[in-house]
Amino acid sequence: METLHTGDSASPVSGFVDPALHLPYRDSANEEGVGPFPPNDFWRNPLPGSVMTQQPASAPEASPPAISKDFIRAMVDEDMATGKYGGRVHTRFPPEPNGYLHIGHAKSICLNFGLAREYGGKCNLRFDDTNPTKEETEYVEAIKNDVRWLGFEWDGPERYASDYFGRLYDYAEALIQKGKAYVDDQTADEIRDNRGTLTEPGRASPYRDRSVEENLDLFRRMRAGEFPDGSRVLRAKVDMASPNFVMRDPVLYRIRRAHHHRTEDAWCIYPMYDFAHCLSDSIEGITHSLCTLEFENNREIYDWLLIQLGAYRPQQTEFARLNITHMVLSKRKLIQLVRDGHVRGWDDPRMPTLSGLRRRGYPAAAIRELCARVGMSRAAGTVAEYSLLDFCAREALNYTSPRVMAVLDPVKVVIENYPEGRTEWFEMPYFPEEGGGAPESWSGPKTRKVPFSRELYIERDDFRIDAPKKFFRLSPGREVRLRYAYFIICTGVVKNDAGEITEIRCAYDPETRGGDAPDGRKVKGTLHWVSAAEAVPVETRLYEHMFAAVAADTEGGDFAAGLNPDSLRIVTARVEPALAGAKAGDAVQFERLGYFMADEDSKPGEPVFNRTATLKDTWAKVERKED
RNA sequence: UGGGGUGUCGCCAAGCUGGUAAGGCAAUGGACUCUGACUCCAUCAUCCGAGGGUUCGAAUCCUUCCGCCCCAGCCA
Repeated sequence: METLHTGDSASPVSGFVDPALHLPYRDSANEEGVGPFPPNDFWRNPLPGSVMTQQPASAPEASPPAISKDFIRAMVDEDMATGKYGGRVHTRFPPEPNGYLHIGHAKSICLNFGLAREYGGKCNLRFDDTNPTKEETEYVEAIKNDVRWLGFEWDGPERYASDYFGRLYDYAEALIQKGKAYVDDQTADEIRDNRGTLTEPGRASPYRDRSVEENLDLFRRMRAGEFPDGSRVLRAKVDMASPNFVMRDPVLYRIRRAHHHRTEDAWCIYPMYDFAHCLSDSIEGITHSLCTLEFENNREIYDWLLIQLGAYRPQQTEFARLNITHMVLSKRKLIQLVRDGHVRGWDDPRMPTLSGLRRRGYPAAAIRELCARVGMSRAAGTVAEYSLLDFCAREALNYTSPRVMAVLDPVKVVIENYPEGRTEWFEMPYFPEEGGGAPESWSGPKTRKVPFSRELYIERDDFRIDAPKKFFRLSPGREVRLRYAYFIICTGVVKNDAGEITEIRCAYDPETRGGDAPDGRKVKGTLHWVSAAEAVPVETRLYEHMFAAVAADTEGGDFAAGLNPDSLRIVTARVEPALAGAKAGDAVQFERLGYFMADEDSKPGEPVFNRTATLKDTWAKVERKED
C-alpha cells in the first residue's frame, strides 16, 4: 500500500461558489436581473421543515394551516375582505439613518417586506431623516445593503422624508389656516414645565391664541430664517388637558440650522416625527403603517393630524419588538461597545448588527427564519432565547455547508506501526451521501483529498487516560475510527515533565482502510483528525456571548463591567490542506465542531475563520451529569 | 398617581363568535449513526397572573385585584 495520490492533487476549496454563501460579499445578488430576490432564495425555496413551508398554500381547499396567522396578517385579511384600501397592501420600512441595522430591525423588515410579498403588494424603503443633526449618508448605504442582504428589494427608488419637506411645509401652513397650529415663543424649558404631569393637565401657552394671520406670518419668518435656533416652534393646537401627553400640543416644527445630508442648507426648520411620519405614509399611499409598541401613544396624533388635514389615512398598527437573550440591542449601548473598543467595529462578529451577524457567518435565511419562528404579538418585553437563533443557523447551515476536518486544540498522535515517510491521500466527500449529498446550489467539487500519515493531530478533548464508560473516544486500550481512514487503538502516552500529554502512541489496523473493518467489528467513536506534516495552521476566532442571559440594566452606564472577557478567543487551528484556499465568505462545517466562515481578513492562502455556531454537543451534557 | 398596552409550559406563541389548552425552541428518554451532528420516535401546562361571579360548561363573558411595558425630547 503506497501513496495513492500525490500532494498536488488535493482539491483547493476554491470551488466554494454557492451564491447564498457568498451573498454577503458580492453585491451581485440584485444586479443579475433575477428580480428582487436573490437566487436560491429562502422565500422561494424554504428549507425543509421551515415554518414558512407551513404557511397556508395558495390552494385554499387544503387542510387548515399548521401555523395560524398573526394578528397583523389577520387584520390585513380582514381589510382585503372588506376592501378597506381597495384591496391594496402597501407597507414601508422607515429607518432613521442614524446607525446600523440590527437583528431587531430584521423583524420589522421581514414583516413589512414579507407582508407585501404575501399579498402581492408593495413595500417602500423610506429614510426617516427629519433630524439633520443625527443622520448621515454613510448609514443610508449600509441600511440599503443590509436590507438587500436579508433578501428584500423595495418598490421604486428609496424614499426620504426629506423628499417631502416642501409638501410638509404646505401641510403645516394648511393646519395653521384651519386654526389647528400655532407658533409658540416659549423656551423649551417653559414648554416642558407647562406640559403638566401624570395627574395634572398642562397649561396653555400664552401664545396659544394667536390669530391665523400672525401664526402664518411668524411661521413663514421661521422658515425664512429670521429667528434664532430654538427661539420658536410650531405646535399643534390639540388639548393641553389630554391624558395622553402626545396630544398636549405637540411640537411640529423646530428651528435648527444644521446641515442636512440631502437637503443640505435649504431649510432651517425641520418637522418632528409626529408630523412627518403620518404625512409621509399618507403621501406614499401606505395602507398599513406598522411600527413597534413604543409608538402606541403616537397613534392618536397620527390619526388626528391626517383627519384635520383631510388627508388619506393609513392604519397604524403596533407590534412588540424583538429581544434576544445575551444580546444588547439599544443603540446607545452598541455605540458604547464600539466607541470603547470592546469590539472591533459595527461589523464585529459578536455584534447583533446585521453586518456583524453576516460577518460571523449567520445566513440571511437564518435571520428570516428566526423572525418567522418568533412570530408577532403585542406582548412587550418578551425575550427570545439565543438558542432559537442558533437553531435557525444550524438548520440553514447544515443544508449548505461542506464538511471538512480541522483540529482546534491539537494533540499529536503517532501511529507506531505506520511506515515513516509514507503519505496516503484519501478522497473524502464534502457532502456525505447520508446527509443528502450536495445541495443544488453547490457547484464546487464533490470531494477533496486529505493526507494521512504516521503523525497526526486529534482534538485534545478526544483523548482521556482515565475514561468513563460513556466516553466513546480514544483512551488506552480503546479502539476508535479516524474518519474515513483507519481504526486505531491507543497503546500509550508520552508526557512531559509537567505531566502533560505531549504524544499519544497508537497502532492502526491496515485492514480497516477507508474506515470499515472487514470482520464487521464496530467502534463507538469516530474522530476527526489532520496530518501533522500537511496540516495548515490558520487563525480561528471562537466567539461566545458577550453578555449574561439578560444583559444587566445599564442605565448607570456600567454595563461594560458585565462583559464576558472570553467573548473572543483566538486559536491556531490545524486544518486539512484543501481549506488553505478558502476565501472570505466561504462557509464550512468543521466536522464535530461547528460551522465556520472565512472572515474578510482572510488573505490568499491564509484564511481566517470565524466560528458561527457550534454543533449540538450531547456528550458535553452527559459529561456534565457524570461530574 | 393620569392615560395607553399587556400577562397561556423554562423561552417564543396559537387560542380570542364560551364546550373542555396548537406548534416551534429548550429539556428528557429511546432508535439510527464513519460527525456523541443530522434524522426519527416518545415524554413535556388537569391548567391559562390572582380572587370572585355568570353558565350544564370559561383561558375564552362580567367583576375586583396584582405584575410588567410605554408616555411629561424643540429624538425617532
